[in-house]
Amino acid sequence: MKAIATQPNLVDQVRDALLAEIASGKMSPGERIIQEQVALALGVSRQPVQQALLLLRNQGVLKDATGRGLIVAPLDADHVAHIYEMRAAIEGMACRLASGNISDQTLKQGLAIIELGRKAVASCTITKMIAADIKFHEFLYNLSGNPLIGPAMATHLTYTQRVMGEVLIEDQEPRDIWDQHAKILDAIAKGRADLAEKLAKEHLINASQFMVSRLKGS
Amino acid sequence: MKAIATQPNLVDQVRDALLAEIASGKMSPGERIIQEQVALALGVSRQPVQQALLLLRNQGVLKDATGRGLIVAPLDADHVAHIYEMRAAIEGMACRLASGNISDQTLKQGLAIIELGRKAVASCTITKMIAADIKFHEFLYNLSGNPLIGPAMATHLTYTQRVMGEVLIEDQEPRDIWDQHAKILDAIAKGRADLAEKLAKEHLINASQFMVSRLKGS
DNA sequence: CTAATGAACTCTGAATTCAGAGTTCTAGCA
DNA sequence: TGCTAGAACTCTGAATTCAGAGTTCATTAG
Repeated sequence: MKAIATQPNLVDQVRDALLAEIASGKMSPGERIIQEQVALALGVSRQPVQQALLLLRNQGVLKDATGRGLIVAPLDADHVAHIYEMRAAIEGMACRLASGNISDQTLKQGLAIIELGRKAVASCTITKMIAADIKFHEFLYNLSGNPLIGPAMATHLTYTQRVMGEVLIEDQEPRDIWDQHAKILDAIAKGRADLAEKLAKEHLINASQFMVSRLKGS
Repeated sequence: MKAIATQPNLVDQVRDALLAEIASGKMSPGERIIQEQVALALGVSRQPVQQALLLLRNQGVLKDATGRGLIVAPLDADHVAHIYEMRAAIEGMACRLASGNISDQTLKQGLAIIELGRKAVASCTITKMIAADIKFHEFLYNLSGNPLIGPAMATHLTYTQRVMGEVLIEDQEPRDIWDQHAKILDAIAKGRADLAEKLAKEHLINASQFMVSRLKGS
């Protein structure tokens, strides 16, 4: 037996709440984080808050500010470039691994995500666009069959999410990345490993250049 | 001003102490971890111990054991294969990036590490062999110029360290991996990016097959 | 009016305490 | 002898408390 909605512990809840605040831009880079305020706001004691902050600091979402605790880590163009560099390597590998062993079932899932993304673009809802994008890339991680990829990339996806929020919000005509996504999925479905890897890498290098130029421009 | 030996906080000290115990094999996979025992042994309260355990659990070094807290994560052949898969992708990229922009100074450092490794092999000191190997790969990460690689791989290197300890200890004639390392460094120094990437990937695929076969054999 | 000193306050890291969930052991019954 | 109910114990997650480091503000001397 067992089961029955074993609720996640407070630490996780606090971490998720903070991540949501930060990723959605309600807390801006450089803003100070005070344990007691967070604890008060969420109705818990400082203990789980402290642990959640420790995790977020280790993930690079928060940063030590000597003498004044923690602050929200600033968005740094170089950092973003490095993230995309890693993602290009990892996701290239993921697509290569995924090629060939994809079932009709999962292919449908992928197509559904692409559909979702296109709708989000059509409706100009930034939050949904970001969510769909993240979803597609996590989908690729799963396809690869290597369970380490997801966790390793989680941090970077969170950061990417923040950057996308910051960048897209001042963007009138969002680029349509979903054609690229569709092509990648197609290559995977057809078992063309080399092509899938190449497309994925190109896609991410593209995205990197876009994000970095916007970030430096502002 | 500032400085004057600002000692690391207890959480980090506890984490390092536990990692050392686990990596050196003093704590074997499956062994239970009890907060109070650790706290007592290290002479601190349970609070920093709990936080350190949280970090190690998130890194996959420890594992939840429902109803009985945490245990040391078992060494799993599939897991090892996945780690090397990721390392091949990441280190391949690192070597590609490193190619060309390496100073005489750093080249010397690299050669020194190789020298160190060869001495360790000659003296059959497993601990030193592992340490030198890890050192060489971290050296490659630094060379790449992407500061995210080190942290992202840290977990996996720790795990690799454990596996190497387990595998090499029952090994009479250790393979000499340092020729491979030397060739990789040479390719980097000569700016032959493609070659460096290829060699690095081959090196890791090799290592993976070796480790996995040994692990499954035992 | 400016700079320096010191007191009060704020915030964090760590210890201690508390409550609840789960496990194990024992005693009683079939 | 084997199984079950229940009590005692163990361990964890969370709250509360304590001590110390750092910052800010006010007062005083130059």
